[in-house]
Amino acid sequence: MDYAVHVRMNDKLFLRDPEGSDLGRRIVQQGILLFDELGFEDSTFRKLADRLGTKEASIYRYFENKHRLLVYLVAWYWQWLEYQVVFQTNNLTDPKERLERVLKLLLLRDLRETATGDLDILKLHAIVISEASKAYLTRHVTEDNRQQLFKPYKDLCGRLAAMLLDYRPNYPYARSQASSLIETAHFQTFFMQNLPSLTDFGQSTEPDRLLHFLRHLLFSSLNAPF
Amino acid sequence: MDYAVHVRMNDKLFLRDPEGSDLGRRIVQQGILLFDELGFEDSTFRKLADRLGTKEASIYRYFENKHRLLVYLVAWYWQWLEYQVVFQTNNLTDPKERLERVLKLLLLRDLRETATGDLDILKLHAIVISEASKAYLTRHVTEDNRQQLFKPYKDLCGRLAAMLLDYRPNYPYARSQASSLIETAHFQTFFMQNLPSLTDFGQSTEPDRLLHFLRHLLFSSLNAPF
DNA sequence: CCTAATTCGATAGTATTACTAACTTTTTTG
DNA sequence: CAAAAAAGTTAGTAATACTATCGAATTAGG
Repeated sequence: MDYAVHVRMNDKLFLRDPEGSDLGRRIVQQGILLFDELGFEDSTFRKLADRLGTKEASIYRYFENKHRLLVYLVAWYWQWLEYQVVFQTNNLTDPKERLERVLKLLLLRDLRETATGDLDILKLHAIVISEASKAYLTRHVTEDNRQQLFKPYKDLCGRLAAMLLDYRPNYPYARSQASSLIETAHFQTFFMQNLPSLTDFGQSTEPDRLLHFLRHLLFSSLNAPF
Repeated sequence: MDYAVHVRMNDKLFLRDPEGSDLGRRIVQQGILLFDELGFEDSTFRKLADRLGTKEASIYRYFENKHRLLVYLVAWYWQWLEYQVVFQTNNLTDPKERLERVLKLLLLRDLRETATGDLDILKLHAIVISEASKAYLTRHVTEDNRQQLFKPYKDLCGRLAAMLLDYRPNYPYARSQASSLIETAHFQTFFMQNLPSLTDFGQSTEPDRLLHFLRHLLFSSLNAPF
């Protein structure tokens, strides 16, 4: 059985649906490779076009600008991740066990074979770690938010918050805890790889110290009196 | 008594010391206003030069580029904040009380009159919240780090980590807790203001819910068994 | 006090980037 | 198969990021 989970995207995220043509799909797929190689700031539509054997203007038919392409990729990732969360916790009844699985998913630990079409999910995860916050840290957040560009992220946080409340009813910081947990998972990974003195996890030591930290952070707050 | 705390900066942070000339000081001071008004991406040295009645090239004499100016401003902020932390916790003997004061400082709550020269510290704080992570989320982090550009941030985290260990000896996540706390304080503030559904703090409600959250997050982890 | 050296800032450029208008080719469909 | 619609290309422009070089001002030494 070889099916790819089709992620249906909000049509405000693009000018022309990249899923609808060969060039469009290659823009997304090669866009991931380019952002991963050069980083967001050094990537340009010119370089992406060269890679695709086409012209900048063709890419502008699909995405208003480079920032919108980033927003699209990040939104795709959140939708994919939410699907994984739903799918992989579906059969679990114990709220604690479900949260444990979510923590591992946030760090992309022991991934099952998941069909993602031709998108490289590991590289996309790397992009999310170092670039995702640039999607909302702009002067036009409010306008972008009005256009629902961040809905996938908010949906994921909402679902996670619901799981926290399931484990601990009346916990008063479910939403903030959910968004903090996701952000903390990402920038601690970044720090670990790039500014290790900001963490307690040298690259050399046991690989899952970060997972232990997140678990401790989450459950000590959930279990504490408030 | 009217003294400004002179923040002595690492000389890798600039090409020519902006503290050493009138134009230099105005670049920093107006740079803060510009970044605050337009945000980092829409700011340019051209616009800053216009504001100063000078030319782009003059600014390039002080800072290699716009990113370096951001790094400078952010570094200045961390050094200022570390000084505040030291100064305001100096007379406190109770480790818990000291941490409480640090939490308030992170959110810039009930600031005493602090001389900061002609720099607008509230606007600089706003810049730190929405732009500081762009200082290190680049392809050249490693090279920048080698040049000690992030030393002020690392020093602050280090000092905070030491305070955590003072409260709870052998706590195994002091550094990660410190960096997470700072980052969480900032992006929860950003979310609260721009994407409130990612938090539990609507703008309307009691203003210090965020402080309560950070306190809960911090102390429940510090007090939990590990 | 005067000249030489050094510092400081301005002028005038260039290459790249981000974006657009208008056109041509391809595909779809009635 | 012709008309319409969609897809992609050509050829630009304005703004941005940056640099080489020149001139003015300040400082330092004699």
